[in-house]
Formats: sequence, C-alpha cells, structure tokens
Amino acid sequence: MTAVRPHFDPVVHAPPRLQICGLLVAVDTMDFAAVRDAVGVSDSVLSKHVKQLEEAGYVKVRKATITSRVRTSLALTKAGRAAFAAHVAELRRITGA
Amino acid sequence: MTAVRPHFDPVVHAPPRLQICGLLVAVDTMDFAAVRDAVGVSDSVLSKHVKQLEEAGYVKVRKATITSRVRTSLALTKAGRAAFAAHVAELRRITGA
DNA sequence: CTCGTCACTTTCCATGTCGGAAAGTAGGGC
DNA sequence: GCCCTACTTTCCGACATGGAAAGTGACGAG
Repeated sequence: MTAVRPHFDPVVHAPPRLQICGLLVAVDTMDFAAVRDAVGVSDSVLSKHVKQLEEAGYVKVRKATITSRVRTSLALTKAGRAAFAAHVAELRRITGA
Repeated sequence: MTAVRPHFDPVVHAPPRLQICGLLVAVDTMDFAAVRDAVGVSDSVLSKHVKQLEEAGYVKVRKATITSRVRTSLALTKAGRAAFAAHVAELRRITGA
C-alpha cells in the first residue's frame, strides 16, 4: 500500500544522470566536454543522457559559437532544479538521513 | 575509462532495493510481508530483489516456524550495512549534500 | 493419507534501459 | 572540395525489471 514514492524520479535516479544533475546544480552552466569528463562517459553516452534530461524539461542545452567553434553548454532548468531537489529529498527520506 | 565512482553500488542503487535497505538499516530484523507492504511490491518481485541482496551478501534471510507457519524475516548483514552506508555517502557526495 | 492453504520461489515472457561502436551532421578553416 | 572539431543518431547485443502463473515445502483439516 505504501507503494507511494512521491518524488522518486527515474529520469534523475539513473547514476549518470544523477551525476550530471549533481554537477549542474552547483553551477549556472557547464560545458558539454566538462560534464563528459567529470562523469567519465563517452560523447555518445553523455549526449543520450542529456537528451533524456532535456526531454524531461530538466536541462537546457545552449549552443554558442565561441572563438569560431560551437560550444555546447548545459544548465539545469528551474524544473530540473526542483526535480533534483525533490529527488534528493526523497533519497534522504528513504535512506533515513 | 569508466568514471571513478568508488562506492557506487548498483545492487543497492536500484529503487526497490534502496528502499529495502533503507527499511532494514533502521531495524534489527523485519518480516518479509512487512517489507513487501512497505515497499509496495508483489511477493515475486520482493523475493527476486531480496535474492539479489542475499547473493551480494547484504541481506540475511531467516526462516522461522512461528505458530506453525513459516515466517521469513530479513536483516542486513554487516557487509550490507557497510555497503549501504558507503552508497549513501556516495549519494551525498554526488548530490552535494 | 489426501487435499487445501499459506508463504514465499522460480519460471516465463514482454518490455525497457544501457553503453560501445560506428556512421551521420553542422559549422568553420585551409 | 576536403578536413577537423564537436557533438548526434543509429545499430546492436547484453542485461534488468515487473507481472502472471506455476511450483515448493510445511502444516492442519477431514
């Protein structure tokens, strides 16, 4: 009955995405490459996870041409911050923090 | 090249198992049925998750005949508590708690 | 002794997720 | 035009998951 897991979000919970959100929540924006290196995944894997976060409305992808090169930067949206905060709160509740 | 996630344990991270561990860490022992209801899963699903935790050496399953009925109770092992604690610490690190 | 029940276990199965490899795309630079 | 950077998307095999249903072991009833 108590199957109720109100703020448990599978999009956020998957390890790579949890890490991505954890990185982004601390900053305004971060470059694709920096996130990729911090998380330790390949371009394609990061791209796919970012896409999922983007489709969930949690991450905003910006492509800016800097020094004649397209740089992709990532940022959590307001909804992304809210979802992450709720998820972390839920993790704390579950883990009895 | 895999990212360095020292104490990130997939056996513990899966939602149902994280919940099971969260319940068990707070007590000495809990009945199978109580865990099943608290987590909100079916017998078969709980049985399968418990089996994984057991095979990882994290949970100890005890079957006791009480009032002429076999009752199964679950408890975290020392290793289970350690793994859960490490995982929670890692979650805190990742989520920036 | 046989049957039915309780309390899980295990099997079957259909779906979903994941990551690596490789091919594809877009915008400069030479 | 061709190459390079910086991602994207596709293809694919491996693995995880949950629901349904069949199976198991230990009683207790008849």
